[in-house]
Amino acid sequence: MASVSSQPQFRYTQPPSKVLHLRNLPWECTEEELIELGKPFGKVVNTKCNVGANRNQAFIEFADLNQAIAMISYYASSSEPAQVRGKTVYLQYSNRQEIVNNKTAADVPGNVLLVTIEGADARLVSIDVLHLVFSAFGYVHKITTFEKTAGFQALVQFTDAETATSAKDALDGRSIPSYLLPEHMGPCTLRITYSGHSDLSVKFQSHRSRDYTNPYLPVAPSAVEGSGQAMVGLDGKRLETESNVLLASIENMQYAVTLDVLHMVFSAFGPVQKIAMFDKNGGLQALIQYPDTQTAVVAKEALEGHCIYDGGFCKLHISYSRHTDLSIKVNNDRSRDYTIPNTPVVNAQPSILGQQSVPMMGHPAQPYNGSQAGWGTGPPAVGQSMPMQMHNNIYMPPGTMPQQMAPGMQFPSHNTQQPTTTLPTYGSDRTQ
DNA sequence: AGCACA
Repeated sequence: MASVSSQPQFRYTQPPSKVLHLRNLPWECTEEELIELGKPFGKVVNTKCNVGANRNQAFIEFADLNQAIAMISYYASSSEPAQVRGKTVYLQYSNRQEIVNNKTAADVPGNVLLVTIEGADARLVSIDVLHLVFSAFGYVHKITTFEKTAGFQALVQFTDAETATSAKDALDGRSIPSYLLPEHMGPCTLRITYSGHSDLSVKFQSHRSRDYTNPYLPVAPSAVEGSGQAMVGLDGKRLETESNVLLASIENMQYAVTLDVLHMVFSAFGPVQKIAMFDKNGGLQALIQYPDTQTAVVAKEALEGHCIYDGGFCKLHISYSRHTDLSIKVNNDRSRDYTIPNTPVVNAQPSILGQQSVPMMGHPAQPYNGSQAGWGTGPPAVGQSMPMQMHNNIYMPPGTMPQQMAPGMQFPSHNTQQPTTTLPTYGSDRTQ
């Protein structure tokens, strides 16, 4: 623990680097200003501004080390210091060799904005008001709204990233003008980032979503609440639109349903590309993405209304999502992109399950004995596609494990005797 | 005026 001064925080002479560290910059210095400053000396390939506690430091990365040296040398002997907006800035070689921009989707400009509406009455903001507000900056193609733990949010789709950026720059941090809101409402502040989406999928005009490019889109029945719920018209005909992405909500969730459980359950019908779990209305929901709609249809028909665990626990309700391609930003215990191999898993497995009387924690407490089948018996035939933690992550309701199966759990190579199950057998076509 | 942080 005694690495006090082996790497001093700074020295008077830094070894050269094509990255320069700038300090004493004016407040909210822009990337453009940094590029202007460095351009006379070479090609600026990357910048990072608003660095440090005071956000008055920055980095400039040149294409070539000699260009960085040229800039340092010039100002070392210049009578005029380097300046931004008339303010002297101090330059030195950075102690790093390249700029790492940890940009997330929220930072990458795109044509769709993710808008969080803050305020006690945020959810009372109508989609029409949002449309009005954002239309000031250009043609708004589509808007979807939804509620998450982050609060009331909307996705607003413009034609291009430039238009979206102008709206974002003008509106981020601002409040919706009070004259657009009902009198009794408090202030509603907009927090805006870019979304990873480029084209929103709006299947119906409703109080939650609009497609302004298609006025003839059917209007959803007023009963529609939430996204992707199955809908039935007056004639009893299904109005839901099929999708390769399923929305599963779990009712009566007496026992934990993990990402791995869902992956196993839904993999019985075909390769699962992505899963995203989230809390909604006090319950757990998950989006499950297949490569094609047909697979999703089969999975939905098979699983709808069935329980993951016997006794009516963890009953699945499945509908088609409006999504066609989930945007998984990070692999963790609630979301995963199975199409990207070897992606590091963040915060892989929480161990809070141990708080409930879980018989299967750690290692399977009950080895497979030929007359029982269950989650705890280790990865079955599907093993190589399953996360490694599978066998010590899944658990069964106490006392019910030996009798239960989840859908997709009936692997021919694994069981000779099938216990009764709440679900039919689906795995005949799986060959993994 | 002094090295980025999810």
